[in-house]
Amino acid sequence: MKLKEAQEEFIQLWGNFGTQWGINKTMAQVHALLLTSDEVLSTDDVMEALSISRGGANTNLRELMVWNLIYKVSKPGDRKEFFQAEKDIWEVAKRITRERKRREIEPLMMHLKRLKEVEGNKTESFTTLISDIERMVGRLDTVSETLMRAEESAFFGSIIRLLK
Amino acid sequence: MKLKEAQEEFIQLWGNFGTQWGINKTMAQVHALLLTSDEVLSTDDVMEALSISRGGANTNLRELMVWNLIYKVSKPGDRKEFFQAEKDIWEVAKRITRERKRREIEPLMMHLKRLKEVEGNKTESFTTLISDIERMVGRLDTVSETLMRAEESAFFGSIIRLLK
DNA sequence: CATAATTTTCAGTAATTATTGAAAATATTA
DNA sequence: TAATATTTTCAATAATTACTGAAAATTATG
Repeated sequence: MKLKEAQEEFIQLWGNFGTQWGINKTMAQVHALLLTSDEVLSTDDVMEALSISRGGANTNLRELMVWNLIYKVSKPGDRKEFFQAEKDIWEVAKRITRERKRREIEPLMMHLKRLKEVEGNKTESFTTLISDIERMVGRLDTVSETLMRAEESAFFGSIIRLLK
Repeated sequence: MKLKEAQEEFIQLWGNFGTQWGINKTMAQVHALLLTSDEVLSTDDVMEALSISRGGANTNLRELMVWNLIYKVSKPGDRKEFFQAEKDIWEVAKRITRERKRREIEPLMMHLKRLKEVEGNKTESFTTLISDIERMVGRLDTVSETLMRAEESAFFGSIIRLLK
């Protein structure tokens, strides 16, 4: 397989994978494009490479910056802005985890807490369910945090080994 | 808060949460309804409770059975089929994990493996990236497996404690 | 086996979500 | 500051995804 082919296939693959996990397909593709590009890319480069509109390119690039997955870079002697992806895939995973936690997990936990305030004494099974869900979500959160931190540092290698 | 209110709020909450994780909203709501119902429910009960059509109720109930999250139950002296949810939330998490692995993670891993077969010698950074992604996905997979197994059994309590 | 009850399917439609492209806003240069 | 390049916004539109409801298929009953 040629490199170009492989890159294009990866972009499609990552886009489809994103879709299945509630991430906008184009955003995932833009991310994949930048991840697999050795050079920094301008908005026009992204438009051209993915055949998308200026508006789409701009919106998705800015959203990726909110997620801290890409950065703006300027080239001396060029007015345009260029973009570069964070290439350390563990850092990428950590930032996606962090952002989803902030946007989804935390609000979910708040809601669940409220739902336990149910009147009456016939409600045990309901509150137990909600508590169990709370515990599960909380634990998944803890685990992903721990994994990310552990991967980051060789000191925690032993924990990783435990999980194999 | 009254129990009925809380249940309805939970159904909405779970539906919205599902949407953000690439799970069909109605399917998540049907699941939430059954999770929070003490009695088994018929297709008509589901239609009524969620104000959805017969087709929608049927489709989503059957999909939930494919995921092994609900079961058919029959009542003696009644032609209708009734449905009941797996209530153990860890079992639920395990089955969702298993199904997503089968449907998404495994095909993704296959694709990534193929993508590493790139010609030429200028491609090191690309193949490194793909390998890193492979490793990451594989590890997240391992961790979730381990977590589920550990939760299942008190014998593994010490591993859980390590992750706190 | 005919009838009735129930479940399933799926073409058509509705609802949701994403994209375009051009105008407005902003930034840069001379 | 005017002219120009670049970025951003967002109403209109397109694409995708989900839902309805009635007909067809299946299953149970007498």
